[in-house]
Amino acid sequence: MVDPVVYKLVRVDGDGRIVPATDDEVMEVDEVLLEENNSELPLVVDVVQAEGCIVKDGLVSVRNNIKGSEGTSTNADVKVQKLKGPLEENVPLVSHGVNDKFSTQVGVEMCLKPAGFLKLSGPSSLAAGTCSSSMPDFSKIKGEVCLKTVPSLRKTVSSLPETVPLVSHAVNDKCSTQVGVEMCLKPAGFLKLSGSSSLASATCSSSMPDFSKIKGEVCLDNLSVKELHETFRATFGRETTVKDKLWLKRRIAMGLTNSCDVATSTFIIKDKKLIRREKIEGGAPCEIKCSKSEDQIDGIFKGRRKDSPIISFNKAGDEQVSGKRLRKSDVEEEYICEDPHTNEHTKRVRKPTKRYIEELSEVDNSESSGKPVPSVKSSGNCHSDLKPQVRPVQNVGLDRPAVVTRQESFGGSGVQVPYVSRVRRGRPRENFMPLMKFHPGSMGMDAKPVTKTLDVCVSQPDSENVEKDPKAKLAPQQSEQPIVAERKKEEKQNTEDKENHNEAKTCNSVAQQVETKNLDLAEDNSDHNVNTQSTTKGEPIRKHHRAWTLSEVTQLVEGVSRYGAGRWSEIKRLGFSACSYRTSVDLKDKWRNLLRASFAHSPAVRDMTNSKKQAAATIPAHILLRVRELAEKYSQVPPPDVCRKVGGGRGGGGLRRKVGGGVFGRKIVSQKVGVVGGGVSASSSVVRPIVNETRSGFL
DNA sequence: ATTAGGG
DNA sequence: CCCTAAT
Repeated sequence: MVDPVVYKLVRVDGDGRIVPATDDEVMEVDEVLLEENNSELPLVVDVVQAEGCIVKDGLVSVRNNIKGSEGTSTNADVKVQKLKGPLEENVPLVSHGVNDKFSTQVGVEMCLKPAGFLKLSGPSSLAAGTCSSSMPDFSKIKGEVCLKTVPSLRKTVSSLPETVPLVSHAVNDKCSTQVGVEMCLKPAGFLKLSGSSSLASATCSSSMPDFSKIKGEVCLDNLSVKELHETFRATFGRETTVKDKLWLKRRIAMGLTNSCDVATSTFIIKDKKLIRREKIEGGAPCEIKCSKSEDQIDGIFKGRRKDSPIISFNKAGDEQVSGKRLRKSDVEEEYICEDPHTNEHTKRVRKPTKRYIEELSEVDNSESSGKPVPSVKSSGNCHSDLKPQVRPVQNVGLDRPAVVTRQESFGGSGVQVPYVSRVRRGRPRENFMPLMKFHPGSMGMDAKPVTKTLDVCVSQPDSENVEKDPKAKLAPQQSEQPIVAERKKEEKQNTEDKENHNEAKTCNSVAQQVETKNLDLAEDNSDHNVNTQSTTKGEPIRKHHRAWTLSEVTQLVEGVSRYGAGRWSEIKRLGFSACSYRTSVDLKDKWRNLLRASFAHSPAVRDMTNSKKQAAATIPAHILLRVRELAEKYSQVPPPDVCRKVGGGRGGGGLRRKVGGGVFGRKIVSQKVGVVGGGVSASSSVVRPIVNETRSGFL
């Protein structure tokens, strides 16, 4: 096996010096890599000296004087797509990847986005000519205009920090004339160093963890930075240049314990064991067996080598001691596993949610207390299942709570997920009060649908557009029928409910609980823009739901086409300012659903779902088509579960449907707002999919 | 505060 | 639609 090469990012400064990349620059490259799925780091050098940006006949071109690493100049003329009429139809002026065209790997990353706008202010002729509409209109830019010569622009640009010439994000919002092109030249350039490059900054991590270097008893606290470096190397098999002692200590400690819970301790290493001593309590040191044995470490390293031979960014800031990053101490940062097979490179790797942790904790607690510790093999495999591997760290005796973690594999990195005390956070569940009210004594697990009374009392007027009775007068201000509600999601965890109840039993007095609940409810009453609709037939009631109208959908699609998928706040601000009930998150969610719908429209999927033309059908085909186009444009992929989710609520749409349990597209309130008393449920427990009553509107 | 994703 | 992690 060949030793992996660790690439470090450096930047070629104007004068040819090689400077270590800053954190931000690293991040940028990171992004670029992700976007382009490009394993090669192009050499991009400073392009600070843009000679000018020329707007001519709708063409924007940028001429840059690029200084190559050899000091020679290369002229790069980058031509960007022509801006065409209605923005919704044009292709975004996003042009990454100009780089590749340069054999010398010298290039400019250029990014013109229709989304943002260059702020033009002042009495410049350019500005004056472009103020009128909210849409870019290059026809008003007559002839050839060199932005460079526009005084106000110069002024604007010169006010920008540092050298970044035309990055206009910061400028946008204050702009009274939102017309223009957002232009973004990223001056940061990077060198890819490979092999035995003579450049000193390229380092090879050939060393392996070697605990033999940790002799005798070592107290991390007493070590100098240099010694800490040694220890670090012995622990991780690689160098670090971080000089922050605390960071080093924590890292080392984490490396040795494979645990993140090292914050408050003092460490002593003795015979490959880490002895942890709490500073404050000062009791006998509690010994933690070095839970991460050498071969385990080795395994991890091997795993990384195998899976991610390409790049290892030391995100944690080995180069910079930038506080922010240093504080990041999670182990996963140490071992970044990039799975080349995954298309998910655009997705964030998420840590498990608290809830997830809690739930697993529950499971683990109940079914395993002391199973043999599984190996950490998973660390090398990104696809290993997420099944938690219990791995108690023996830390007994003394009153100190044991630090118990379990090995998790997230995004391929072996992560220690600490068990958490399962105490409910946040406000109690909404259905708690009614439960307590009706059955203060025994809180049944089985929730029955609560009467409408609750919902009724909960509903309240909101400042803006709240419809009390959507059925009767649906969205007066919209004058449109809502699209089939695509909500299909289950109401929140029953488990949590149970949990709650259990807690309630063991916690405060019932009375107290009730009181609390009441308060909570009161709060709910006042601040929720709840769209409480009670159906005449006692049909499930959905709070916080407001069906999307076609015009809203159209608006959303429009917004996406204009500003791009992802600029939800932008879209919200500019397109949904009147709809206070649509948050940017809602837009995002809706878009996701539209994506599903549109993709489910594709022959393949539709065939697969063999289902009629439900749900998606409610949205006009041309809109779905548009959605698809946009999705493509923004290189969005269909959500993972296209076929499952699309099938609206109507009688047995998609593949979903686990009939037995009554799990239909959407969950019924009965499972959320519980009522007690077994009898009542007879009729109300009849689970049936909620069909959005009012969908006759179009199509 | 925004965004992405899972539920 | 809600929740929460990540940024």
